[in-house]
Amino acid sequence: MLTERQKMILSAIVNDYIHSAEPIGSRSISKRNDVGFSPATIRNEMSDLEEMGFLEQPHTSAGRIPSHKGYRYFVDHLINVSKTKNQEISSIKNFFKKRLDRTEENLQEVASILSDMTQYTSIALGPELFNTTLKHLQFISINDDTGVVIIVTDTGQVENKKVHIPEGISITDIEKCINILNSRLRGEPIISLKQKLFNELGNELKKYVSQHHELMQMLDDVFDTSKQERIYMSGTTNMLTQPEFKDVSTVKNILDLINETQTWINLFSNAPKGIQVTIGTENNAKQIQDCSLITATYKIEGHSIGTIGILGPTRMEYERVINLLNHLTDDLVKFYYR
Amino acid sequence: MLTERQKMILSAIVNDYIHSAEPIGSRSISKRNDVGFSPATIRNEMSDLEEMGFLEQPHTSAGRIPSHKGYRYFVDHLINVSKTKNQEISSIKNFFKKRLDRTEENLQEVASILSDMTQYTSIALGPELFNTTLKHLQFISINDDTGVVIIVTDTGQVENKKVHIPEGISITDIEKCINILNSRLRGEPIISLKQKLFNELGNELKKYVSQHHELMQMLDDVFDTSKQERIYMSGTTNMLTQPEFKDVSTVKNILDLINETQTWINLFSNAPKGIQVTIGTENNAKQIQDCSLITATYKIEGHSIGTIGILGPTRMEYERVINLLNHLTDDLVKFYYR
DNA sequence: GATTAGCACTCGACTTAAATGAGTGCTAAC
DNA sequence: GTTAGCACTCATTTAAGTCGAGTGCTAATC
Repeated sequence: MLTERQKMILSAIVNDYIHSAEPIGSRSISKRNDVGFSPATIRNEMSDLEEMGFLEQPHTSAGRIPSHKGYRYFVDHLINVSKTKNQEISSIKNFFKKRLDRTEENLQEVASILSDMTQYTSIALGPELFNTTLKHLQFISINDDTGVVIIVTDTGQVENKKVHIPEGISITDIEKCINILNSRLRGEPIISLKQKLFNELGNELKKYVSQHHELMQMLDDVFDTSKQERIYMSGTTNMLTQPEFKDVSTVKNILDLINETQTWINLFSNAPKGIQVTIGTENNAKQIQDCSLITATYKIEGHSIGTIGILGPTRMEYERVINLLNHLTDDLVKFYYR
Repeated sequence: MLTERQKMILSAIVNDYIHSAEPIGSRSISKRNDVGFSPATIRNEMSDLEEMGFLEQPHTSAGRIPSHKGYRYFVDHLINVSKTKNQEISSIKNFFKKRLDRTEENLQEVASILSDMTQYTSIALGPELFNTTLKHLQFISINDDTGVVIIVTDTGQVENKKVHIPEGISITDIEKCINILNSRLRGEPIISLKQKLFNELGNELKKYVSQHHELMQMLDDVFDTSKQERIYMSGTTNMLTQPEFKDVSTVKNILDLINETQTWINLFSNAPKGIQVTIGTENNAKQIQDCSLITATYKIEGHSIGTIGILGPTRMEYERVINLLNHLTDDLVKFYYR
């Protein structure tokens, strides 16, 4: 357990370091208005904090920087939740006033705003198909052997897939089948369409199409939801402005990871409801073990429908970002739910 | 006009510099198997080439590097078109054998392949709506005041837009109107839908809907094609591996430009049919005046339907990239046209 | 006249050494 | 318990010195 003074000193070091990215010395802490102790006293406390693992010294005779454990303590105990500046709140509110029409562009905008405000990298994972149901299914033929199957969900998401019509199946047959599926599958969760198709509806379709196998294969492909996740990113290059990432090859590793969609699907799939902070080596991916990731899920009626993430250096403005995400997910829910 | 020997030397310098990124000295040129002259002779020629503006010297006592003019001459006169390695051709062919189903993912794949093969940044601009016509138009209601309008083109592209149904208009009214538009506008170029709507069909819709003004406003929004361009990028971080971009702040400027969709719409809008090479300061955008951009348009029946670009340092493997793009656009056309 | 060998000269890149200064740890005094 | 004082540490900066790749010019050679 830390004394009040130790907490104060740890907090001061974290806050200073977050902005300066330079090791913090005892003298600069001592000079702060709210600190009434001499550098020597601070040094003693810093030494204790280091022994406890909250601080690190890059080398003898340098100041101290927070360790991952130090950041963790800071985030868990020293942060003032809901201290967002009015200005920032109103800039979020303004954004939602725009009432953009396309869900997709909307999330892209959310990501942009976040990366602009924070100067970190932001990632938004679209509302998951996971919790949506089928609203409408339709086939539209393009030419003799090609068509498009369109899937509309109850949240208004539209997925489409180009299909090649197998030889021997006529366009009207396909249309008939898709129409049947449309009426039978409406209201079903998107995620279970495939199962439903094979278990219950496969035989029924046999009546209408001779080349049953080919048709099912085509539909199998259409209902494959695994690749439908959509990821929106913004501020990926902001990493480059952080002094800790001035080494080009390090930053390339990070950027490559960031640009990989699968990364975010993996990282976000474990995100618990609400806000989570993952600091440094707490991250599974090696490339971002010098980074921290703050994720926030937004949900409607208890169903998580998407995730937003902010990736920055471990030296991150935790307090500000957490509060920002708190407000944003709040409004995002209102927006979708309206 | 350059002598044969000067051409040979310029070509050798460009080729060497492309791979080494270091100024090329007279001795290393002289040592090449195909060169039978001493360093002193090469030096004299190099001096002449510099005077003519084809070469530059970073500083006295350094070797020479090609100037933009030198690259331009190289690209215009010294390149052997259609010298692609068999291996590369077959890797392109293999890709197209996969016959991916979604046009969008397809182009993303093309971009990935290109950036993997070249280690530069590649950008693909999707088939432009510009040259497509309307295949199908549909309205699907999501709830009382929201719906989705789906636009399908003759190339199988699907665009969708979430709309808010204005107060006082019923869902059946909207459906009726969209159905009318569907039958009337089918076959029309996407780009002229808006004009057609306002000039010819507006009055007709008046018969069915009392709140004509609100409806038209909604449709105006739906048919706004200006924001529908889709850009696929790959290998954006490859820039970071190029020695000329080791300076983080320079590369950030470039990456920021690259990540801006509008950049590519602008750059590609001027791209002439076929392959075009833009070297260094020939680029309008300041941020990439140390880069070269090679664009290739692919077309069907004379209609340009998309553009592919490769962005790299001015020290770029022009010959290889040009040939690669030649083969690729060729196959891309066959693929779409099949 | 074209080519080449020889040589002095240039200049960035690298190496080494010294100076600087921010910051610590420890001890003794308050 | 707190603080002043002081010796010590060590990354960073600065300056000087060395190295070597490469040039330009001149005179000799083909």
